[in-house]
Amino acid sequence: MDQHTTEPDISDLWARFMRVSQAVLGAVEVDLKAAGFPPLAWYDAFLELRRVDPEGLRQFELQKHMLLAQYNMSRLVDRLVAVGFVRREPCPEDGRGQVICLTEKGRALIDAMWPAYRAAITAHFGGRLGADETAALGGMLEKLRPPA
Amino acid sequence: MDQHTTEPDISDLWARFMRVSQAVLGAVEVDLKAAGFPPLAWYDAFLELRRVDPEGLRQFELQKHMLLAQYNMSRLVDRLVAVGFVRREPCPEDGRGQVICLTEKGRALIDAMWPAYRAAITAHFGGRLGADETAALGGMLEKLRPPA
DNA sequence: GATGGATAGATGCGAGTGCATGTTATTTCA
DNA sequence: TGAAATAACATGCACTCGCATCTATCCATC
Repeated sequence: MDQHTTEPDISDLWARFMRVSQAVLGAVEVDLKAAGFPPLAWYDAFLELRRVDPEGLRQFELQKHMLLAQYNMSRLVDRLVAVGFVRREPCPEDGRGQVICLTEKGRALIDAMWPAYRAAITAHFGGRLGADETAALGGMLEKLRPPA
Repeated sequence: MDQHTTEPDISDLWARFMRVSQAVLGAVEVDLKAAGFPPLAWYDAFLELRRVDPEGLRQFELQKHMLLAQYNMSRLVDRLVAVGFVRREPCPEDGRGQVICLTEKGRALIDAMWPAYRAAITAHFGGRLGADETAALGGMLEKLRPPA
C-alpha cells in the first residue's frame, strides 16, 4: 500500500471507468434503437423541457443543462422541429432568442419511450448494483462533477 | 425509504452517471488537445499495441479491446498509418488479415503524451477521489462490465 | 441616442461515425 | 474436392460533430 501502487491503479481505474461507461451507454442506446426509438439525447431534452416549464425553455438553458455545445443544440432543435416533437417560438423578452416548446407529439413520445428506457437502464445499470453501491456512486459523482 | 423512492433514484443516478462520465471524458480530451496531442482513442490504441505484443496485433484484436466497431477500427488505422504512427503489415497466418505495428514515431508519442494525460486524469478524475472511493468504484465497474 | 462589446442563435466546411454492402481469404462439410 | 458459409477488412453514403464565423439583438457607457 505504498505510494507507488496508487499511480498505476488510478490510470487503470480510469481506463476501466471510461470503457465501462461507454459500453453501458452504448448498450442502452442499442436497446432504445432496437425498440424503434430515437436516441437518448432526445429523451433527455424532452424530459427537461417537460420538467422545468410547460411554457418552454430558451435554447441556451436547455443547452446548459444537457452539456451540449451551442451549435449542437441548435442542430438538435432543427431535427426535433423537423419531425414535429418541439416548436420554436419567438421570445417575447429577447428578440435574439427563442423558446423551445414540446408539442403534443413530443409529450406522447416521452411516455412511449419510458418503459423501454427504464428496462434498458435496469438491465445494464441499476439492476446490477446493490443499494449500498448506488449510494456510494452517488457520492462519487458529486465529487467528479465539473468544477464550474 | 419505501419502494417508490428507489425507482426515481436509479433513473436520476443514471442520468448523473452519464452526464458526469461524459463531462470528465470531455475535460480530459480538451486538456490533451490543448497540449497539442491527438485524441485519447489514439493513445489507447498505442498503449494496447505496446502492451500486448511488440510484434503487433491483428486489427480485430485491437478492435475487440477498444470496443470499437469494425469499420471504425479500419478507419482509425487508416488515420494512424497516414500520420506514420503505425504500420500495416501482411499477416503470415491469415491472408485476409493484417498486423498492426507501432512505429518508432508511435512509441515516442506514447511517452510524450503520458505526462499530459496523467495530469489530466488526475485533475479531473483520480485527484478528486479518496482511496476508499477508488476501491468502491473498482468493484462497481466490475459489476457493470458487459455480460459478454 | 449613437457606439463598442457581449450574447443568442445559425451555418458552411472538414472530419468522424453508423449502416449497409463489397471483396478477398478461410473454414466447414457433404 | 468443391460449393456454401463465415471471417477479416474496406468503402460509399448519409448523417452528426467540431470549429470558425456570421447575423441579429441586447446592454453599457458616453
